[in-house]
This record gives sequence, structure tokens and C-alpha cells, in this order.
Amino acid sequence: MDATASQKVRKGRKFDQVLDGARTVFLRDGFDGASVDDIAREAGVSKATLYSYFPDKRLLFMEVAKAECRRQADEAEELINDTAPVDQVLRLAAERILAFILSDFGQRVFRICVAESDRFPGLGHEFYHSGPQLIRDRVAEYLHKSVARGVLKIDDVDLAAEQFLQLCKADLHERLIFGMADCCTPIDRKRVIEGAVHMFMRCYGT
Amino acid sequence: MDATASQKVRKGRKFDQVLDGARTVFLRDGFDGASVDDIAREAGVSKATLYSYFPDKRLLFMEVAKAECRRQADEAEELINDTAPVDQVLRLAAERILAFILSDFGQRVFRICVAESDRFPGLGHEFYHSGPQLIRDRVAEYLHKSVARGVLKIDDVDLAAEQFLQLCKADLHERLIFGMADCCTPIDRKRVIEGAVHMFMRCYGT
DNA sequence: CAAAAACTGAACTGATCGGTTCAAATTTGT
DNA sequence: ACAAATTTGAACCGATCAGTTCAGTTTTTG
Repeated sequence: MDATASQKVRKGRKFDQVLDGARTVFLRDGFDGASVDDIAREAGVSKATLYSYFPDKRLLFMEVAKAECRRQADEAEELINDTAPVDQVLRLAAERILAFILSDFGQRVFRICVAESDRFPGLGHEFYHSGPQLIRDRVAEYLHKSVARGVLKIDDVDLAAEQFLQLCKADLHERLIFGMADCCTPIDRKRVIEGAVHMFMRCYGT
Repeated sequence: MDATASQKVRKGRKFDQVLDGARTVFLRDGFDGASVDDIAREAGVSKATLYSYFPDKRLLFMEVAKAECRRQADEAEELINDTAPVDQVLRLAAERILAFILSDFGQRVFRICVAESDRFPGLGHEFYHSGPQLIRDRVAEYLHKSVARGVLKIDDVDLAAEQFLQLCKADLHERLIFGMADCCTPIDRKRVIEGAVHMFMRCYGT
């Protein structure tokens, strides 16, 4: 078993091409909206080739989704550096999280995962685990350290982490998801982020 | 123009039957998953009759969604009574909101609205307006009164309302949407609600 | 009760789409 | 350069599905 091997099918050099094309089309059109012919065209590959890599549309979709989740997880790697004052760290974290969640890409991934997570058992789980949960654990870890350093006072650290993340989104995310175009000016973000940090510090600060 | 007239098509007596059947099937299978034949069968009506009421599947879907939004709005009517102590009112509101959001029905509506709100412009808008926004406005109104009575101290009442609602959900909603089956025990709810009320009162209480 | 309106059911159309097949062309490894 | 592996493109199959049509039945209405 060599390093590049995978338990899934993988033969030749156009594998990544196919995956990229599928990513583009699925993200643009959703699962039902995407036709396999479209994907093959977008990938610059014949349909026969596509089907030589992936046994069917569902599995191709799952593979794309899994790759996206990994991407998401990787991007979350470098989110927090501990040394600065708590409120500054929180502010920065809030900005980065919001930037991802509100991005066009983040929106599309979210939308498609919500839509398909009951038809594809495991998809929602995978997404949640490598997305929201990962972030939450990082934040909780940081809060834990801060409590140990005496700069925060928190009973239920996990709950506090969830609360902070929710406060960051306020309803900016919902507004965007439901197409309220007006909502996400920098001023709006600033207002929500400052509100979140202020509320959090007021409740848990020492 | 008599009281039962509507600007939309509406001829005979089986109108509501069709709408009910469509509601059932759309909610169960989503937009793409629902076949018109299924809907007609579920409604106990011939396909010809169905198409005599609604020009096409999309419009039928929109009509169902609109009706659901109105339902949702009506249920939110009797959410808050002002006389009790603030923390009790908030606790009660939180419980009712969570109960709806976490219900199987609430979940399905949410899922389908997220999934289709870019294909159906106006659907997301309508849902948001008659759902989340309505609730938020009610809460804000109550907070405003409470500030006037001197039992709360809030600068940005709208933001505070959003914050409270977010705190109520914590990530219970996300967990459920993404199929983490374990999450919504009464204990979990209690923990989140108490956390929300506590944090809110600590920050904005007098 | 008779005319008008609404409803039925079943067959049909046209289009889309997932997936297969295969002989010919291209690329790769040696 | 030659053989093995891979890719191609296009045709094709079977199924599903939105929407139509229509002759005949039921319900409403006046």
C-alpha cells in the first residue's frame, strides 16, 4: 500500500480534473441541478472517463464534499494565536470566522450540505465534524487556557465557546442564506463582532 | 370581489386538498424529490385537476411555502406576555422558540427553504420575513418595553434581540440539521436555555 | 331536473438524465 | 518503438417526470 493509494477507485492522471470539475458544478447547481454531462464538460473529460473513476453520481458527490470538508478544516488550522489580550484574540477569531461563513464559497457549501444531509447520511456528520465542531473545539481550547491563566472566568467552557460563535454570526448568516442582499456591509459586521466580544467579555471577563 | 377570492387561480372545491397534499409531499421529499403524480395521489385528486389550479410545479411549491410561512407567523402571535419577571419571560420565550425550531416540522421547512431559496427568488425572503425576522421584532419590542420600565439596560435593542435568539439556539439547531442524532435531550435544552438567559441577564440586567 | 362547471383517469409527448458500450485515438512506461 | 493502459466521443438504453389532452363521470347550481 503506497502513500498515494486510497481505498477508493483511482486509476489515472485525470482524477483531479474530474474532482475539480465536479466541485465547480455541484457548488454552482446543487446535487440534483448538476448533470453528469455538465460535470464532464466542465472537467474537460469524457463521460466514460468520469465513470471509470467514480461508480456513480452519488459517490462522486460524496468525494467532492469530503474534499471540501478537509479544505475547510485545513483553513481553520491557523486561527488562534494565544499571546495577545483576550478581547483582541476573540475579535480576530470572529473576523476570520465571519469572513469564511459569509463568503460565497462558505454559503454554497452550507446550502448544499443542509439540502442533502438527509439524503446522504454521513455527509452532514462529516461536514459538521470538520467544520463547526472543529472550530468550536479550538475556541474551547483557547478559552480553557485563558481560564487557567485567570483572564477569564467560565464554568461551562464548551457552552461558552458555542455561545461566542453564535454571537459572532448573529443573524448575518441567516440573512445571507435567505437572500436578504442588503445585510453584510463592513459596518454590519463590525457592529455584530463588537457586540459579541463586548457581551462575552462582560459576562466572562475578570 | 368577495371574501374568498384571491388574485391567484382558484376555481373549485378541491383547492385545499391539493395544497395539503402538496404540503405533505414537498415537506417529505423536497422540491426535486416530489413528483407531481405523487402529490396528486396524496391529495386524492387527478393530475388534471391539480394542473387546473396551479399552472406548474414551481408555483404550487411557492404557494405551499407561502402558506407555511403564514402558519409559522400565526403560531408566533402569542409568544410573549409582558407581566412576569424578565428572566422568566425570556426563559419561556426561549423554550417555545426552541420547541418550534427543533421540531421535525420546523426542521423540514428550514431545510427546504435553505435548499431552494436561490432557485426561487422571494422564497427565502418570504420565509425570513415571516419567520426569524418576525420573532426578532417581537423580542425587540419586548426588550424595548423592559428598558423603558428600567428592568434592562440596552444600547442597541435590535442587536440584543438577535443575540438572545442566537444564544437560545447555541448549536443545537446545527447539530440537528446535520444529523447528529444525539443532541437534543431535555437536559441539553435546559443547559442552553439557562446559559442564554444567564448570559443575557448578566450583560443587560440592572 | 337539466345545463353548466368541475373532476377523473389514463394514455401520450417530449425532454432530461444517469449510466453503458465500443471501436478508434492518444498517452505512458519500458 | 512497441505494447499496455488510458481516454475519447458519440451513440444508445431505460427510466423518470412535467405537463397535455380528452372523452366520459360526478357535482353543483339555478
